[in-house]
Amino acid sequence: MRTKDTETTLRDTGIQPSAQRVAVGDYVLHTDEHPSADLVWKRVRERFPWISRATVYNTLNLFVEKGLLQRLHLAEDSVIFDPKTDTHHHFIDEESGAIHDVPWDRVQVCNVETLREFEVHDYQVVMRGTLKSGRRRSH
Amino acid sequence: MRTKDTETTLRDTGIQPSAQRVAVGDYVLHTDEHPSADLVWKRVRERFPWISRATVYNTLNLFVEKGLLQRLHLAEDSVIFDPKTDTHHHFIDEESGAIHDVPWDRVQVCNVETLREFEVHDYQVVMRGTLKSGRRRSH
DNA sequence: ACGCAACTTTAGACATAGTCTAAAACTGCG
DNA sequence: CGCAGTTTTAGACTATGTCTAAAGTTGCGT
Repeated sequence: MRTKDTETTLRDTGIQPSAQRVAVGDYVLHTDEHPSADLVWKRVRERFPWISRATVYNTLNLFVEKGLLQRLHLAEDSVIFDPKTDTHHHFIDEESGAIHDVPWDRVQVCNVETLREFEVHDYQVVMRGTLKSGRRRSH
Repeated sequence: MRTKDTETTLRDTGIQPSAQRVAVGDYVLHTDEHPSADLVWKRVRERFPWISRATVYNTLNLFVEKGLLQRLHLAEDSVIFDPKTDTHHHFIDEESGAIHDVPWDRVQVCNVETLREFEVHDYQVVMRGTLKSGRRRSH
């Protein structure tokens, strides 16, 4: 049961579960659609119509603070959220604006540790481009 | 003369120069402080106090469209602009939010070309962390 | 130099994303 | 039950950015 998982995750992270927080977590901790805050609000309202905007924002901020989510600043229009499971890179489709995950070991970054003046805590490669059309099958 | 340069740059890029556009260009095409749109407005008003907010936004958008600037979505609070000279990476100081340029050849990214499903037009490494304090000189 | 068309600038209205506030509603627990 | 602390809520507020319609410039043919 996804709801059970979420409730446990919240408790393990030191977040007191509430119906609203579990509803937000059920969606945002298991999605790969890289939602903005308002998309999270919309999705959660589908199953929990009376939840308020402020609660969704508060909850997302709490999840980020507790390390359950990453806040990403990649998109043209707004900040988006990404469940912080394993680290990965991002590819942004310049035509649609859609964001795709790129598995961590598909590209390698070298010499980050040689930067003398910076202590790097984390990093990612951000790529932009288009989806290859040559890979469509049939005709 | 910087003003002359900017005017020539605009003309060469197919942008009709105007006093306002040159004033914006004089600042934003030669800065490394990674300004937000409103910081550009503030800076330009120091020398050109009657320029309007809409003009600054219009001009920045025009410069991005024509390839003179990059729009970056790295910062916590807003979109920032970066003169598109040579490509480089970015390091974000988690304490101050300041953005530092990292020269292109200080780190290397491998296997970008092996991504079958994406046609990558450009990419950069985005790093987060803190400034190493051991390297401060004097105080 | 004149005058028109096209372009640029402007102030302010509008839109959107996000935060804050103060009151109401819940929760855990003695 | 009842209190203290936490959470939720609506709506006001702020900041960032776009749009609009009018006014101002510019380029250019005559």
